[in-house]
Amino acid sequence: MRQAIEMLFFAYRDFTSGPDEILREFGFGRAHHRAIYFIGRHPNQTVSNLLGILRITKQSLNRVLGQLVREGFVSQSPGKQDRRQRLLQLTEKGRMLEERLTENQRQRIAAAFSAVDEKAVVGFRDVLLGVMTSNEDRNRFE
Amino acid sequence: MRQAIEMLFFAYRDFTSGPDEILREFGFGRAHHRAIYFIGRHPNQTVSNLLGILRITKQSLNRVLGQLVREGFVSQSPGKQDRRQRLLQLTEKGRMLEERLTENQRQRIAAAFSAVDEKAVVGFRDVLLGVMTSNEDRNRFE
DNA sequence: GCATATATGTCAACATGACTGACATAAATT
DNA sequence: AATTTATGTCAGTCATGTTGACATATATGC
Repeated sequence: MRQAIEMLFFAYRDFTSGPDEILREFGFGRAHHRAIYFIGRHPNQTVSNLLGILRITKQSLNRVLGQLVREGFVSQSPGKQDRRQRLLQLTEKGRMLEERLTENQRQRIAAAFSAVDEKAVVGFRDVLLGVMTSNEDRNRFE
Repeated sequence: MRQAIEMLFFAYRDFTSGPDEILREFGFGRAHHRAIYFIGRHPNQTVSNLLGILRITKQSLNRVLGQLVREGFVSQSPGKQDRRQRLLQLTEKGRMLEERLTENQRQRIAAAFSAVDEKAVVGFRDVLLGVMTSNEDRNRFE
């Protein structure tokens, strides 16, 4: 059991180290990564929705989101039904950065998956689902 | 592949949330947790060794370590062969906190493991090992 | 149409935990 | 005796989280 606890620590640390290096080129941090990632993953989502995914305060998000918008990685457009909303999209520049970051992690995961069998991959997935607290989060994977 | 990336994010966030709450009672943060955990895991290790596990600077470690020593959670004793070393141990108070923190994570992992079969647990473990960058870290699990 | 609620943004202050760089001390090693 | 090593410390900076208060535009309910 302790092994599992430690493995999560070591694996997560390495899992984020590659993107961290790339982000430093742009003066960005891990918070920018998460925003870029989930905007790319769910284009045209609302700010509220992104806040719900990240579970941080709007003040925290706004700092990084503001930077990303000002520097041209993210664009905003008013919602069609509700014009208070500012739907979020990646710009071409943003998509390029997102692709670099995700590709780094994708390759790390791909390497790990290719060293094990199909059962192991499913097991990995199932255990991580069990570690999550909320069904809301688990339901994202269906 | 993207699912795996996201699952690591959600699972790790929830995995650390329980301890974070406990730590707040003491005015401590995640850095204190890691120090306490690895001191409990490897009693009488040197400061250098702990720095190697955590991969942070000695200045960063010293802030939390200093607090933990001053507040009586960690004690230090000079190395027997090399008296420059200050070997680290948890005090009784430190062990109690460590136990609370680890128990929280242990239960979370136990619940996740109990919902899957043995193959899944092994798969989880093998994939996480593959995600780690260094053999040095992988070798901790043997 | 007016009152209220909602989506979003902003200002300010603060805490945590990383970093770099420079310097200090004691003990071990050459 | 000189140098290296283990550890600690001071000082400054940065990223990212927090709380609390307030602002603006739009939607919604009566």
